[in-house]
Amino acid sequence: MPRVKCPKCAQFENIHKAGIVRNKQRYNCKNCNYHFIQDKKKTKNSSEPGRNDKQTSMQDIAQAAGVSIATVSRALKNKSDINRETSKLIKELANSMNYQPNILAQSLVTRSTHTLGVIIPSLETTIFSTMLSGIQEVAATAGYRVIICTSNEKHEREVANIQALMNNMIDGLLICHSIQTKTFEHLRIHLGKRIPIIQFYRVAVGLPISQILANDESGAEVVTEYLLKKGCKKIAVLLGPKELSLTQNRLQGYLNMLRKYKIKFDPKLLAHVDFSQESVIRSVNNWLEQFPELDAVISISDKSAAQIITYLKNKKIKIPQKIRVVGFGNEFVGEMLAPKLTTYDTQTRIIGEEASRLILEQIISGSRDITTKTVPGHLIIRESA
Amino acid sequence: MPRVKCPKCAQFENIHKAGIVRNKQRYNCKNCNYHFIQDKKKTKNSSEPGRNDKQTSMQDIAQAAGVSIATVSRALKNKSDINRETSKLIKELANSMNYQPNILAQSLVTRSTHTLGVIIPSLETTIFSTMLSGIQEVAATAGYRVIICTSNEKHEREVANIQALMNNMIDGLLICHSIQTKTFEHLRIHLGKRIPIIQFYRVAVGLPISQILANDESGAEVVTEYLLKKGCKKIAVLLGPKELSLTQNRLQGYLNMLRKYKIKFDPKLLAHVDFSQESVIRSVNNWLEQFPELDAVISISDKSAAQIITYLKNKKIKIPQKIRVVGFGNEFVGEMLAPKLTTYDTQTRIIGEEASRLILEQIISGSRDITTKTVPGHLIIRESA
DNA sequence: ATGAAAGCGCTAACAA
DNA sequence: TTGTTAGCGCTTTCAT
Repeated sequence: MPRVKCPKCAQFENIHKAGIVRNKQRYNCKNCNYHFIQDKKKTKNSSEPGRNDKQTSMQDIAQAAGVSIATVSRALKNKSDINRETSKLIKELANSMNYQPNILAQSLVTRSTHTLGVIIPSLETTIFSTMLSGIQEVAATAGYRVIICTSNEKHEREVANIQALMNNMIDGLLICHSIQTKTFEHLRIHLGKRIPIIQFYRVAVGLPISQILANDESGAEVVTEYLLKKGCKKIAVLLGPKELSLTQNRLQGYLNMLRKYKIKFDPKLLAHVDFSQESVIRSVNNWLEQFPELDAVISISDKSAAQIITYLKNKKIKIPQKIRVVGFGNEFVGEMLAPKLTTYDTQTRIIGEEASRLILEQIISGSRDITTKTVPGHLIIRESA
Repeated sequence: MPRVKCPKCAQFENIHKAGIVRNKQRYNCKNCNYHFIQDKKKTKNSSEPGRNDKQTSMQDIAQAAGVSIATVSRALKNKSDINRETSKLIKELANSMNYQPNILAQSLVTRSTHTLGVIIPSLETTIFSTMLSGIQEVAATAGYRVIICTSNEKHEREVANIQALMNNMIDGLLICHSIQTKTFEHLRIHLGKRIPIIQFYRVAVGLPISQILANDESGAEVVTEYLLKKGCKKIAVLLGPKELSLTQNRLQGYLNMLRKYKIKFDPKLLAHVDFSQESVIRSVNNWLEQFPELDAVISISDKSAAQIITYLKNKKIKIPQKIRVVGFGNEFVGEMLAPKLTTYDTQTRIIGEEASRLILEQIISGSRDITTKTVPGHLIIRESA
């Protein structure tokens, strides 16, 4: 029982609720048939003075200003239909009371959180943090926050992250798939929804989702042709896992050029690695054993290229005289190596920026057109090739 | 006017609202004094079939199961006071209807978002992305999301980010200050609040905020002593901006060892840089001109150390024979250099992990004890010193 | 074991 | 120009 006492007959029993008026509960005492009201407002700011737990709300400002909450909302939102005086007073009050809007409440009503979600395999790989930086920069400029979740290259974490983010936390999702991810049901179920999704860098083919990509195929073509023109005959290629579209595309570019220059393709010159130093070194070693005449290596990343260069130098193999090495990504490390790394700059940062721009556009315009954009890169010639 | 028609007298005028019953608006027609009800429920799922805009809510499940929303909530939350059958039915229903809870609504009620906010100067600096990775990893394990905002080393962006995050979006804030940040009013105003704040790596001194720090002073001592024992006499130190506690601490460690080994301190051997390659090279050049007998450089980071090594090699200065170089941070690049970089491993990842752990503990336990934790590092001896 | 209802803090449609 | 009210989707008392 709510333990309400009738002010007339002073009874606790048979008191029934009878609607609410102005945030006050009306009661009806069945004993004496008396209707009365009792203020329901909790005693606010009742916590100890030590911790000012309670944020000031519009309610508080309204009370202080002697206006309604709606008026406060209007003032703070700079709506037109409000008295300039009132508005000024309210804003000053809000300021002095150190008012901060509750974004959750705002978002719940407006159905927009001004937050982008990004799912990325790792934060510790240079290209990913560079893309992220591009995403973040564009988003921040547009007044959007970014929630970042890492999948750590695990499929189940990617799935869990998507689930978690798609529950109204974000206005748009940017995703770069984990290596493990080979099925895309977890993405497909979100496709019809209000929240736009864009894939970048590593994408799933065949899904109706917009994509922002590096120019992998033509990048591989440029690199391969460059090496071919330098007279290389045996060009090995270090690739990522077979399933990645990126891997396929680079391979395609490589093959295109072999065909163009009428070089016979030898599948033994391909290696698929998992980005670990160990797998990189193992691949290089295999090549060295099988192909004494090996004269070039195209690496999947600058980091791997750095490992390759270090390894070859240990073996006293001259770079670029005996073997030319080319990387992908134009990471910082390339310039620090000796010899300095020749690399294909995939414009990683731009990829992030473009992805961010595209999703913001979709969020703001409401359009869900499916587009695929390829960010052009270029070869940076240094010393290693 | 709401344009409500009285079903009895078919009039539109003089219809007054008269309370709400079961989500239906009751009206009273003053013309014929007839009370009637009109369903207020919007026609749900009324959007075109192309886009299933509407997420299924508890309301929908309740309707489908023929129970109240409260019961659905109880079932999905695995509360005890619920029939096992009912619970099972509801859960199956929720599953088949592909229900996703609205986190905003949940958070609004429970006042907890299961999200950490992190403010960091940049994503493209190795140590920061490593710390972030540590934070993210611990947070994810505990079921927390991470919102990352970069200040880009700008004070005003740090301030704006803090404001934005502290508006109920997050349960805890981890902050690593921008270089520009020299006043801390923007932090202080949030100190009394419900949301705990922790500083890491770069911290403000004198504020009642918990801190997770690298062992900078003792790290600098270890490095300096190591060089001293190798016989170095002229040890230059590349430091960050003077204001950073980190800078002060490393300097202190350096001075401690000079005193211990009775070496006279020369302030010209210090340089404060802004992390740009240009400022690093300029400092090194200055030293080279002023101190022909220079025999060691302690660098602020491995990245700067890499730049120094590259520069010295260009100048045909032998490392470590003529000049020894030691870095800080144990970044990936150190192992790729020739000679390989000797560096003080500050255990950056652990710093992130510890910060994450501490704030999660404060969030969960509610305690706000102010602690300062220093993460121990160690010297990694390679070839450059 | 279940339902009714209040309310988290806000926006917006509508009424005055 | 301002106030009233409903409601966003959920949790949580209280009453049954």
